[in-house]
Amino acid sequence: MPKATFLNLPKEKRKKIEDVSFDEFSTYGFDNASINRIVSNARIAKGSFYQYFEDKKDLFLHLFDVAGKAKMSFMSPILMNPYEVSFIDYMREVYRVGIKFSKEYPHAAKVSNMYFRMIDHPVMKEVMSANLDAGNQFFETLLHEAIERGEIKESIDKKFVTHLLISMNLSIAEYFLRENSGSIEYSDNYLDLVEELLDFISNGILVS
Amino acid sequence: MPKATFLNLPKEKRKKIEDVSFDEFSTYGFDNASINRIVSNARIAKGSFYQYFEDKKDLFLHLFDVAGKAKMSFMSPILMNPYEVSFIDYMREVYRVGIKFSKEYPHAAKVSNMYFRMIDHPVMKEVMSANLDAGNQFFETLLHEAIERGEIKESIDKKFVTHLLISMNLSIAEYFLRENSGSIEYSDNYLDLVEELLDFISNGILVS
DNA sequence: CTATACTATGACCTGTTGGTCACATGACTT
DNA sequence: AAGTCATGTGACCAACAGGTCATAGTATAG
Repeated sequence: MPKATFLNLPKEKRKKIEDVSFDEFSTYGFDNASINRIVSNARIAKGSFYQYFEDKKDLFLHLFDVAGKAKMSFMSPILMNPYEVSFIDYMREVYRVGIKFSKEYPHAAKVSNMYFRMIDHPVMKEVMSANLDAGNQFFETLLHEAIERGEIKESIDKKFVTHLLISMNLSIAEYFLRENSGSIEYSDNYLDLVEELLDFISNGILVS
Repeated sequence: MPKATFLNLPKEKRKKIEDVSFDEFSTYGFDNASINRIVSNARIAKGSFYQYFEDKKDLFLHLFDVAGKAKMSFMSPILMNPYEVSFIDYMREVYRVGIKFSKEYPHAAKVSNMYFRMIDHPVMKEVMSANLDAGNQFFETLLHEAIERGEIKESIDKKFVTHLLISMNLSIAEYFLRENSGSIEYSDNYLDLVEELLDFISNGILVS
């Protein structure tokens, strides 16, 4: 958690520090992100930084939190009532929101997607237990419900399929970010990508 | 490429350096791997190291190469004749070999899987163009052939599905490594995991 | 016994890192 | 005007990084 000093800052200044930091972490990753570069880009003194945050980890966890909340605020109402639509319709919304978020806040998205890349990293361990396991649990419950409703085969290994779905969720976001960096025209094709993925998940790729 | 000095070394010494380095890179990743730690663990002088390799990147690329070749040597003959079996049978072999390799050489496997994690890293850029694109091309061609044989829907986006398949290949290896670290008993269930994944790829998860 | 070529060594270099600290500044109280 | 308190500052620190280099050791050849 950032120190009180940071929270008392005028929100402009706060935002600048966050923006610069998102930029830094999404470009260099956690280990190579440099506090020196951050304070220099944010035009604050090094000492000030350490009056705002305990340390590098503290800043990162804060950004992670901010990104998560921003992503949540993106979620359309449908996401709040997961059991009123079919599993696939629900997943469509999840993927769409994920990609839309990546499109509008690429740096924050990258930071928020970092947890999968840093799954073994000591810094991630603590955020993991709270965060990913929550995500895991959520998807696993979704699957469970969908199976009970008879939408999904009961033969699947829920834990493994959950892993696959989450992994694909990040995979599609990365694919989109890579294929799409710079171009604005193409960027509406992301809906097609989502449909492609949903069909993959629904029916596989073999001819029926 | 390592320098001639390294290649002239007695293979025991060479192997020790490689083993220690695999360990280091798979534990700390490229950026945080420490040459100082490597030379200390391998019990050689720092100066010696730089008589063997140009620099850190040179070592990493060498390990990458060694791991790749080890993996190749794992491939059963069927992999050499991709067009004699169905797409799914072929993929079964690919996934099995991938997991078996992860099981027997976890450090090398982790290094060899690192290319996906480091896809944006400057060091990976050069190995990428040669290596991943080759992998991509290979899978894409496989898909293409399978479509022509009528095994796979022609409606799919080959490029995207290729990305998904590769991503799943790494995902399953990681899942296996994580779930399985330590336990020996469970470790033969990996064949079930592969079947699970193949069914996912073939038919999806919806009830038919 | 000397010359040559290869290999081994670790002190040393420069650069950068995350983090600290004694002190400066400025606003608000009394 | 004096005192108080939160905020701001950058020189400074130890630790460590990757990489260099002058020198020493060793083996084979003449």
